[in-house]
Amino acid sequence: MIRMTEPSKITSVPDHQPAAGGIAARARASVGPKYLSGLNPEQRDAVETLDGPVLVLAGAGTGKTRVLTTRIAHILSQGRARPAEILSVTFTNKAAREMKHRLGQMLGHAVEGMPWLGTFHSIGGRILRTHAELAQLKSNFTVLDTDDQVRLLKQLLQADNIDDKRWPARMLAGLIDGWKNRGLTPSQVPSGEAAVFANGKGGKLYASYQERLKILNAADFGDLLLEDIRIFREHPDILRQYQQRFKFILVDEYQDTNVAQYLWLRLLSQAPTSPSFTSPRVRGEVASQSDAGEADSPQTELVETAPHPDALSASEARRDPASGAREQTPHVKNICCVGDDDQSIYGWRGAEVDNILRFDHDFPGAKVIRLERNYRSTGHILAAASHLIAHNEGRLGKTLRTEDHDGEKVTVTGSWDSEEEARGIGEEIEQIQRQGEKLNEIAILVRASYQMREFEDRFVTLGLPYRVIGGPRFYERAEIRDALAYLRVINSPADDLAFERIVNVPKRGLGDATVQMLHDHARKRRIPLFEAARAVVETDELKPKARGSLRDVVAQFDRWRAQREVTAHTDLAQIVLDESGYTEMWQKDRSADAAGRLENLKELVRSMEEFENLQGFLEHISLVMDRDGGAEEDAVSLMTLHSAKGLEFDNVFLPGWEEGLFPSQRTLDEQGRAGLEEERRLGHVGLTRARRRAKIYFATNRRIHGTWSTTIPSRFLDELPSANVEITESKGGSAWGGTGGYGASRFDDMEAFGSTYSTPGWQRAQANRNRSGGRSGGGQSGFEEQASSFSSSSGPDFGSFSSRRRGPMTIEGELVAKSTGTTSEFSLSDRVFHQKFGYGRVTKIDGNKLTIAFDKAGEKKVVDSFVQRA
DNA sequence: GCGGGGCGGCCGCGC
DNA sequence: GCCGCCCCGC
Repeated sequence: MIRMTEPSKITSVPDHQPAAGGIAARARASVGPKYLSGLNPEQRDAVETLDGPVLVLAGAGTGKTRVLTTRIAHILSQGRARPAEILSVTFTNKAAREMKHRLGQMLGHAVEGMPWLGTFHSIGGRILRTHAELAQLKSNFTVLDTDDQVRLLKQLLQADNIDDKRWPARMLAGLIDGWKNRGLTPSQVPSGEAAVFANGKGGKLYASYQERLKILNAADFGDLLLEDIRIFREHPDILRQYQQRFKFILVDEYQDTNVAQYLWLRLLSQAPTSPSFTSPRVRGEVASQSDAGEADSPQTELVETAPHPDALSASEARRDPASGAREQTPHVKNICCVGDDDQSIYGWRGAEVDNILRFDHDFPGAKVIRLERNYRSTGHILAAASHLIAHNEGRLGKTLRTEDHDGEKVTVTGSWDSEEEARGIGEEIEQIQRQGEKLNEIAILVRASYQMREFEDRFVTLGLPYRVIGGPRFYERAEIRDALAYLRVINSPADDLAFERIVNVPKRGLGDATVQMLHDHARKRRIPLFEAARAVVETDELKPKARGSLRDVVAQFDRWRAQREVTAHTDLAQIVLDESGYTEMWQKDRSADAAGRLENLKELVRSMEEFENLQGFLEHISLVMDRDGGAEEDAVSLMTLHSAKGLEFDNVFLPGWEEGLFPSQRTLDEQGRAGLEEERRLGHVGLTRARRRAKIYFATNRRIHGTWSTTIPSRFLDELPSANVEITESKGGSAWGGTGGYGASRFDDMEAFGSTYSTPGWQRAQANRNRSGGRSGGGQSGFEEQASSFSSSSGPDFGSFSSRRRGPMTIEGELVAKSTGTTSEFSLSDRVFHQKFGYGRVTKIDGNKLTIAFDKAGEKKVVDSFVQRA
């Protein structure tokens, strides 16, 4: 546990550029510069404590980003460092952009001068490019994403005759990622762990994967940090150079750091004047002899072969190399980490909550500052969130408080099934909208992405604008990856993965057989696939058709490479996309998303303008391209709890609080108590996104992977403080038909719901309850019947639709009113196109409401403004 | 070599 | 329920 420690004394001001003495002096006074004036005492402390390690425990909504940016502004205005001497790392591009933006506002000008503000990976990659040759790479190396990684591993598995059904490449990719997250190179992976894959071949495969990466002149995301760490350890002179450069280090979301990131930070945060720290984490004594400046490789051998007979747990992997340094005097320089252990939700991808829990052990003399004053949520919401998270044991403990009024209580609403849940939420949203609130201030946060479908369907029917946050990121889309692959082959002929990806896209009659042949050829001669292709077209090994096709491809690339010298890179990209037939391929495609893909390609070409040349663009694309920002129009946001971190909304809807879904059964199975605590933190994150209204839902029946099952309310519901929570009835007509299984819950109390209901669904629920288990069987069919009556296309059913519910009359009335006033411009059996569902035919018209039989998506009700004539 | 249909598997998703 | 993969027929 971290205890509060005395602030470290301000030692010596680093001897660089002369500060404006006046400003510095003024800062000492209690008034201070203007940018400090709006801060509360704790925030101000976090900003002004510049020397020594500082951990800022910043609860949700306590002004974390503000502290970080103000701290940078403070460092700059105090003349303690120049912009290029501040290392400031975040996890996401979004967070980095946000900081740049706010800093720009604060300083009143753009922040070109903050070259080391970025994500761990972009900065790690930048360092690696500078010293690429020390990692057997060229500085123009390609950054592979997960997809490339898996394809490469698949090839390795095939080469080794390993059945990739039994031992999927994806699994191996996960293992390797995990090892890299823990800072382990192939030789450092504990043999017990390496053996779990493919009967002991895991470690060897990791090693040969690394070799292949070097040949392809490529690095994966993990390498961007791991290779840095290796270079730092093997070349103390290089490390020292960075230590001297970075006078201040700032880290955002410290609770999400993994072991590799921790090691990377530790190395950089050692004071440069203390050579014994240059390689402290190289296991102990061996390293300390190395600092005389004589390098390096001999002792790294020793270092890397540290024998660990058994599985090294993640925390051991971290603690062990760290321990040497911990014993020593803290010549750690000015590092400030900001985080919230209660918002650590990325354990599954290698984050070590332990990093933040042990901060003061890792950085002796650390000052810990807690930000507990919340500026976001009302009293009831904050109380509910705090109460929930208090059930976790492994936490540093913070008490969030607000001076805001209590506001509305958090509501908990049970529904009969997930469709009713979606209907109810839809209605509440329309009600909120009628009160004049913006849809932009409404979010639905789900645990699993499959929950989104029902909301989307519902919103489409209602004509309620929504946007899905998350989903595949921009550069992960197939069309973007294809386009990039073309550019990668132009830029780096050795990039076999890229070549293989597009050699037959669009279709050119170069299938598996041809590619296999090229592979054989390339391996024999130890040349890249592209060069193999060039050689093969000169022989008659291929059938004439394939041979001609391949010759064309090679010639095209030669031409493009020549053009590269004389053509702007954006023009070149356009030329490549057009001449390769790639654009045409999508133009001919009639599927619903083809238009969007063409739009994405345009956007890709546009985005290239920001970069000087093709090389610069490719270096950054996989590290800095975000999903497209999306339109600014007013719309409800739909996203997972994970992607909601860092966002806030006036109104937050939290559906699906059921055992198995939330907390997720799989997390509980795989990670036990730690998993449960992480799920609970996820709940805490969800609740604290809300400013004024937080509404929780659970359904008794839910369709998961296509089959209905009965569920019980989440244990988290019982952990909410009753004083701050109101149990309400579902607007959609509600029933709770489960018969326990999760012990005594106040949500087992039937009186809380349903007593006023007489809907068929409710009656069925009653019947169901009296049956043992209440699981599927008769209940299921009854409930399908109910469900189908809602989505049925027969008859003008909006009237009956609403009459069976309590609240919705007005809503339907409004829709009907709207529809009688306007005659639809569509006619029966018109061919139409819908952004989401693709092409279809109108089968029924009811005012502005159309029923459309979609070619792929089946029959749907849609408001006519959402479709266009095909 | 290509495209269609059948079958198994499926949380979260940063860089 | 949907997607991705594999096998098969053309």
